[in-house]
Amino acid sequence: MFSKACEYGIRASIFIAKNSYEGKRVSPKKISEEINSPQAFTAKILQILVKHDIINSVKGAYGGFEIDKKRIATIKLSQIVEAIDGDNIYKGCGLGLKKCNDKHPCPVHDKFISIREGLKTMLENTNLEELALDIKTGVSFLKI
Amino acid sequence: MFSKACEYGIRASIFIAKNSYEGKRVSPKKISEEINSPQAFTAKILQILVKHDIINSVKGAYGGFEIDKKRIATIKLSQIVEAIDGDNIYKGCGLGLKKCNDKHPCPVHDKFISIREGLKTMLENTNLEELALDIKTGVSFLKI
DNA sequence: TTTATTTAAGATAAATTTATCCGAAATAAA
DNA sequence: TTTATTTCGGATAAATTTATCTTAAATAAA
Repeated sequence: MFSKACEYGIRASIFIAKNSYEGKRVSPKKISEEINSPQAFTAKILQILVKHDIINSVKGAYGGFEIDKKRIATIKLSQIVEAIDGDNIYKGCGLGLKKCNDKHPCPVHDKFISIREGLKTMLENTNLEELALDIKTGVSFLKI
Repeated sequence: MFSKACEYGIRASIFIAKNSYEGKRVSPKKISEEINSPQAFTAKILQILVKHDIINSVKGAYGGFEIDKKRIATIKLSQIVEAIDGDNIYKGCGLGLKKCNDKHPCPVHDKFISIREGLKTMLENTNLEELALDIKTGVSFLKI
């Protein structure tokens, strides 16, 4: 479904959001430990998220990654997915045709529409706040 | 969603099914031309499908690939996907956790269930016959 | 049996994704 | 200003996926 990079990116964003609520900045080292991901690779993905203005980085001593508390509830999963994996998951053809639309559909075009829409709607209606809250209350988990 | 190999595999299977209805065997060359895929790579995928008893191969002169007419309506997309990409698309965690279930869910576990189920149901309820028929009647396309 | 044709199989290569490493740049605190 | 800390950026490497090539094996027809 998503690339490894995107999976790490989502998990990292949730972890950063959770810590930002607690007023804490976190390092790539801490993040990769808590979401069980390769540290250097995760750091690269964090850079992508910073460039897309999804998370914020503070260099130097006592620095780290954070998200402005007020923005956490406004960040949708769809933004993270698009930043890392692009929009192919929404727009790409299920069977890989370059040109696939209602006028020139692949054999599963119609059947994929509802699934694609379901995924799109879910990603656009899920924000970091609710996900971070579930981590905080121990309802869901970011590793193992 | 699916790997390139799986996309080619599905498109190839539909093309073979269509030709089998017309009593024609087809070569990897013809298949790759008609579904617009790399020939040698497509041939590899055809071998996987043969091993999984989804399509049939006939060696030697006048040989090629075919599917027994009576079986075309019984072959589900899910069989092709599982043969090539495995069951990760059904069973794997949306965020890549090794252990993700109702007792120990990832943050999007619940939200993914319906999407996953929708995909599973669609793949299990779509057979090669209907897809091949749409190609035959020019309703859908296998390339470009 | 011989020949032409066709799929099977294994080795290899290219491209992409995933992952690591190291020095530069920035920054807060001493 | 100096120092310790931390992210940033580029180069490199490993792993996986995608793709190609060549030879072997099988088979139908002459």
